[in-house]
Amino acid sequence: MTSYRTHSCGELRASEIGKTVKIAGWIHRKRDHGGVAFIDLRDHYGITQVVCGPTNEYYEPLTRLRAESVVAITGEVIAREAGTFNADLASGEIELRVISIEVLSEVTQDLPVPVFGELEYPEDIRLRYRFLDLRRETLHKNIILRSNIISSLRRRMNEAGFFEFQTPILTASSPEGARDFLVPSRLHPGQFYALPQAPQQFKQLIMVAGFDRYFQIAPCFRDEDARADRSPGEFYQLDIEMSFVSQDDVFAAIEPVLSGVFSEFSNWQADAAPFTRIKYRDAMLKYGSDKPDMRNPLIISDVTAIFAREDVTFNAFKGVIAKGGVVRAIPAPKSADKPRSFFDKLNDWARKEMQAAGLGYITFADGEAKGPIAKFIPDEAMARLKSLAGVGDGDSVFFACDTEAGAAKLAGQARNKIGEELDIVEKDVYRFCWVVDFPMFEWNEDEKKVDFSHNPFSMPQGGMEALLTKDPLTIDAYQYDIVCNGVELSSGAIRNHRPEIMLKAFEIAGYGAEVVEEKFGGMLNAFRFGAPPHGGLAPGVDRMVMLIANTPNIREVTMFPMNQQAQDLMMQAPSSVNIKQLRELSLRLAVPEGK
RNA sequence: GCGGGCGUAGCUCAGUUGGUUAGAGUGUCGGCCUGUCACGCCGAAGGUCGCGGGUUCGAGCCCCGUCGCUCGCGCCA
Repeated sequence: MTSYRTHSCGELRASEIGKTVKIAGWIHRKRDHGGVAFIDLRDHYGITQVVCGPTNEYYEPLTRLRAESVVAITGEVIAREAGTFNADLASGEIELRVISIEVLSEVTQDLPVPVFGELEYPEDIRLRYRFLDLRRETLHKNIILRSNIISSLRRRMNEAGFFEFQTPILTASSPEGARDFLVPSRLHPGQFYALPQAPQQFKQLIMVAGFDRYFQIAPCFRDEDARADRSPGEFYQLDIEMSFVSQDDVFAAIEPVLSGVFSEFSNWQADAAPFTRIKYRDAMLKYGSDKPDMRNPLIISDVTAIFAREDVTFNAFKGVIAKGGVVRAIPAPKSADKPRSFFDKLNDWARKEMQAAGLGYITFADGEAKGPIAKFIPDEAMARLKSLAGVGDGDSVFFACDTEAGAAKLAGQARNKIGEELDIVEKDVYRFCWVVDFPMFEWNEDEKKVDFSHNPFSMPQGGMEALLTKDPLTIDAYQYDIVCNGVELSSGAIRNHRPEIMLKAFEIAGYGAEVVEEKFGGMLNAFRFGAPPHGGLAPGVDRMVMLIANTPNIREVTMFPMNQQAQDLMMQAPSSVNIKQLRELSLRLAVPEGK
């Protein structure tokens, strides 16, 4: 109870009938019948109907107020007449008869975004007037959901023995990874801080410092272009690191947290621990992606050997195979009776959106193989193909033929597309999987050199011996991703805590010891004074909330998002600064003409 | 940086093959209305058809350019 209210707008029930109470909130909707007026008063907690008769001295001022004006209303809780209950409102059995009103904030202009009704609105207007948009039910609920999810994550991590620590926001630029946001230093002219892309080195140093188990709802900053599921600039990770652990220990620690939080906040069924594990190379072959959607039952297979046979004469594929390409088969169960347009549509999609040569196919019906390329494959080879691809009578099969990477990508996207078209993707479930054994290095075709394929701080499997004796491109890392419904939630790794192994790994990627010492000297040095083996991961909080709220757009789960051009339309960021501010920072602008 | 989609009243949208004065719903304003809960009824105001250029007797519609928003590609260890 405060001087503004005795109850919230979601609180009053039949048990309060007869009492005089005071509520405060926004005018959600007015229904003025001339003789009697109804006002729906809304606050965070709910809506209560206020009723005012024509003889009441507040009738005129109350009905004159526009929607979204803020008022406090003192009144008597009265029972609604039988038959006038509103089952959609928690307070629908009662209403408040006005005794007096107090206008706290009056709206005098047209509303740029109406709160009532949740009409679709242009996003730039919603962003400019985000405070109004946030009053609307769906967005309001999403933000509360996000808050509750974060509370639950904190509770679960605390209960599992993790400590939450803050790490610096102003830190040093790091050479690898995404583009940094830079902050000019006043005290050190010409030098810059960078906002952290992730607290990667700090969390490893926390392990070196002996705190054993760390987590943080960590803000991360990367100056890269936006996507529907990626805010420009900033996002949050559930950042986790643990000491004296192997990969399995990390999985065992995080699985119940993810499974638990998804189960807690969604009616969908979430996989329980332990989650499926898939080797990176198998994921690329069987699902055509390093973030496979396990709700989709389709499995891709390699059928290069079939099309390479001498008795198979489909030369379009043979030519690609001769140049080192592969053929991948995507089954389409029970689709043989689909109209020609089903197959044409997928082929058009492959050509247009995937910029592929096409998506060949064969259908199997009544013991016969049909389709544009069926006639190039004799019976015995066809039987072998059907068994490899896992298709039979009544099914069809699509083919992606390209370089290994190109075919995997096309087949993976086709798998998604075909799964959707045939409506065989599981609904209302969260399917988690770990993708493990990522390669430590990869071949950089542009620069003709070996590169780190992911995180250079990951421990190579086999340790120093592997680095010394194996072809670098065959070495796997203790590097893993957690994927949910085809969405990559997080990367993680068992870290390389041995300076000599790290220097060797960097040497293979073409970086001399002096470069490593210069760029990562702080951490490298720390590892020379006793570092525990450690590892962790960092699932994206925004992505988790999106999955649980079941929205494809990250701005629907972000309180104050920027638009795709990385502008905050409400706060007008970014903005120009004055010359004095620039001078203090020893900066002079060199904006290209026309910008 | 590149490609797709969209842009008509404050908002959501319709607008036929290029043809008279660009429409509807909603919101706003005015009037009526004592049981609504998307209240109802009557009336009014509200338009640089994103912007610029072109084709044409005539352009919301066709063409070129440009801007804005959005989705994707590149990018995101």
